[in-house]
Amino acid sequence: MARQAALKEGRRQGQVDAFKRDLILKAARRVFAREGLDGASLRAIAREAGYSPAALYFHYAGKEEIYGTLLSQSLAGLSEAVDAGRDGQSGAALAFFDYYDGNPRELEMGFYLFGGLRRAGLTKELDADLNKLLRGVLAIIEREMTDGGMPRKEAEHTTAALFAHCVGLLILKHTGRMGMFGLGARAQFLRYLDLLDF
Amino acid sequence: MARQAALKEGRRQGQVDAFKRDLILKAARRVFAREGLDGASLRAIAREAGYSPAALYFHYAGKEEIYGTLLSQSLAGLSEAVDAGRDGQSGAALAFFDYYDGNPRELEMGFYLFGGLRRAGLTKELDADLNKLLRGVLAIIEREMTDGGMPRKEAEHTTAALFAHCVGLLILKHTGRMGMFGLGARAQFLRYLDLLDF
Amino acid sequence: MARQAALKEGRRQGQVDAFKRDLILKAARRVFAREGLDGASLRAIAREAGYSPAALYFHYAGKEEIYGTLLSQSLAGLSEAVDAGRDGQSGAALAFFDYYDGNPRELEMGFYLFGGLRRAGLTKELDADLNKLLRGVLAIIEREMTDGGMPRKEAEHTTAALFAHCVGLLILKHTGRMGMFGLGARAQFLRYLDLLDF
Amino acid sequence: MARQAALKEGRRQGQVDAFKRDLILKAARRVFAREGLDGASLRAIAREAGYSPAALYFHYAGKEEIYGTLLSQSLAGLSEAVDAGRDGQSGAALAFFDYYDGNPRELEMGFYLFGGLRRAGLTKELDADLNKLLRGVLAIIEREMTDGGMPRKEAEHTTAALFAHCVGLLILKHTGRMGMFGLGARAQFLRYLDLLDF
DNA sequence: TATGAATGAGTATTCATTCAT
DNA sequence: TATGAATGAATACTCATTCAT
Repeated sequence: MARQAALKEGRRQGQVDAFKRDLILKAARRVFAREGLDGASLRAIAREAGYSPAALYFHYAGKEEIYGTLLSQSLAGLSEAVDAGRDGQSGAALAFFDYYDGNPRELEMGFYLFGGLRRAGLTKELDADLNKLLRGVLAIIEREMTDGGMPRKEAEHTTAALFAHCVGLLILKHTGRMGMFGLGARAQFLRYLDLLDF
Repeated sequence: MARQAALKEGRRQGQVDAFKRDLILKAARRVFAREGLDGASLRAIAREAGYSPAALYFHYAGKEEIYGTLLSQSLAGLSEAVDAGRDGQSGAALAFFDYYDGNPRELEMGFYLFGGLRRAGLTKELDADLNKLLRGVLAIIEREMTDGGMPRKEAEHTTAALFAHCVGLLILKHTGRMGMFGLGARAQFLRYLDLLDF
Repeated sequence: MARQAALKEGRRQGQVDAFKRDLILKAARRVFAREGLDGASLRAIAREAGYSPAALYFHYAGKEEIYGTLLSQSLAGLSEAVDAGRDGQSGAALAFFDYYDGNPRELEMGFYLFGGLRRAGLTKELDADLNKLLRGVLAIIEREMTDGGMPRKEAEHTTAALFAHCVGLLILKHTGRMGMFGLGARAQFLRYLDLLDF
Repeated sequence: MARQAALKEGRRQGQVDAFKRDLILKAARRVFAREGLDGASLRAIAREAGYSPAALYFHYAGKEEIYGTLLSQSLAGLSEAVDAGRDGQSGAALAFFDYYDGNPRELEMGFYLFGGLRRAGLTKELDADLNKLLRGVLAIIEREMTDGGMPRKEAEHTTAALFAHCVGLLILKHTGRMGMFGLGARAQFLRYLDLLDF
């Protein structure tokens, strides 16, 4: 019984720990949303979370781990949304668009951390993890295409094109350049899907 | 006569000044190309230009103004390239793609400074300037389309779509995510142009 | 009877306590050997011992006490080695040299903790203890000399000189400055013993 | 004439710069003397010099350069003292002893920075420089010996021994362990010189 | 026009230690 | 007895900017 109590204790402990990790993560997300990537320093995240900077090191190995976790959560959210879109009426592709349209900071974060244009700083390991997550999401869209009768190879290429198109539109929109044209980003995306006959 | 001399002096002075501004700008471009946005500190630019950091303040109001001017130069370069593309064989749209494909740092810079996802720091004035420049570039592409018989409205939308597609593909490529798919970014872009029957 | 049990309990407790103190000390020694003085943080020692940092405070008053205890153990080891040297063929003096030659980290530790050049942080009490231990070691060497017929006063001085010479050579060696000269540290030490006709 | 003024200006500038570098160095020396090596942080040195930490970077490339300069100054002082000793009555060897006896912190600093027992952190280049300086000092002592008729090889070994002996005695003294024996460090050193018949 | 000098605020991370549990 | 959590102070170093000269 004592052992059971200890186990319970351990489980509670674990839950408390997870809860705090999540508190920090939420704070980080707020800072990201408010100040962008450059403002999301460890100090700022700690301040937002009501912690001293040193305290974060108890819950995360460092800044990178916070960033990485944030991004992996984001990709998980995306995956869920795309899944739901596939089973629902909007379709996977449009769900993909809508997710990032509603969470533009997550798109920004993704680009930063995925590392190309701005150098990453992520561990190879975490980078590979994230890659796998993204690949999973795209696989859903690809399957939607092959299910619709599209040859595998073509579906692969089209997924890439879709991804690119979507990302480009969102960047234009959230960069304030979409007004230049007489159509909104979402309308443009639908137009593109139409063009693909998809 | 004294006044004439002063004028001449003034004109010469103005030329010298413009020359120096340009020197600094060229140095900035080299630093950007070499070290990316994060490495392009005012100090680094000054060092590259052979100036002390303080000296740059005689020629530019600050870091952001240098960035902004750099971007406007970049857009001018883009404009030239697209112009040449229209008159040449590749076409304006592909020239657009190729320009940024060859100068990914300038694309990065554009996203940074166009603000939106990340806060600008640009003056309204400079922002408007940049907007006009970009619009000019896109107008060339748009005209190419209307020249080809496309209705104006449709051409406008298609230009936006083309821009978005292009940007998306380049980001994927320079972020290292293009390898996921079985086709390169340029091939994808050509495929897209094909789809547009353009 | 209850009292006896308590005593027993106390004694057992004491043994367990001593055992744990020793575990920690051994861990500390490993860390010292591996990472040197700067790397031997309390955290590192705790990690090596499989404890949390906080736990060490039940067994030691703090970092300095661990250091001090470590040094006193080191002196005990030295004493043993010198004893063995006296009874063996190498002689006490050479055994002294060889001990520190083989455990240079302990020499470093000694200098650190003996304070002087660098502020101590040791309690007077512990400092006195360490002094006594060192004195004991040197007494062995001194006796070796008087046993060999040297007058007491001279033996005392010669012991000091020997100690100094030994320490100096080892520092030169482990500082990488011995290569400057055409002879190794140990050869130099033998040469010195020869000079002393000892 | 204007050029001459500029030159003068330059020279004055240079002098002011050198003066400030020296101010910082003196502050560093005071901190070293008061707080030992571990306390001699860049912040502490800056505070002592009346500067903000950032200001030091204008005069020195970093902490290491300050340390290195300090040590090289120390070796220069030593060299001078040994030179004077050779020409005076005390002799080079005793002058060596006396220098460090009077400036024990410099001995400590030397050991730290020469890097063995505690890892250095100096650049290879500076390390080589310092090595050369030390070698120069020892060469003086060695020449004193060969001038006295000692064969070169023997003089080389004896210089090393002398160095070691001296260092050992000083460490014992400034570590407070010399009182153990009935003779002071200097007397011991003289005794050693006597033994060497030197 | 240019510079040397300087600053205050910022960066991520580590440390010994404390304390409630 | 042990731990998880937390802290305040420290580390070296970089940044954009200012100002007297």
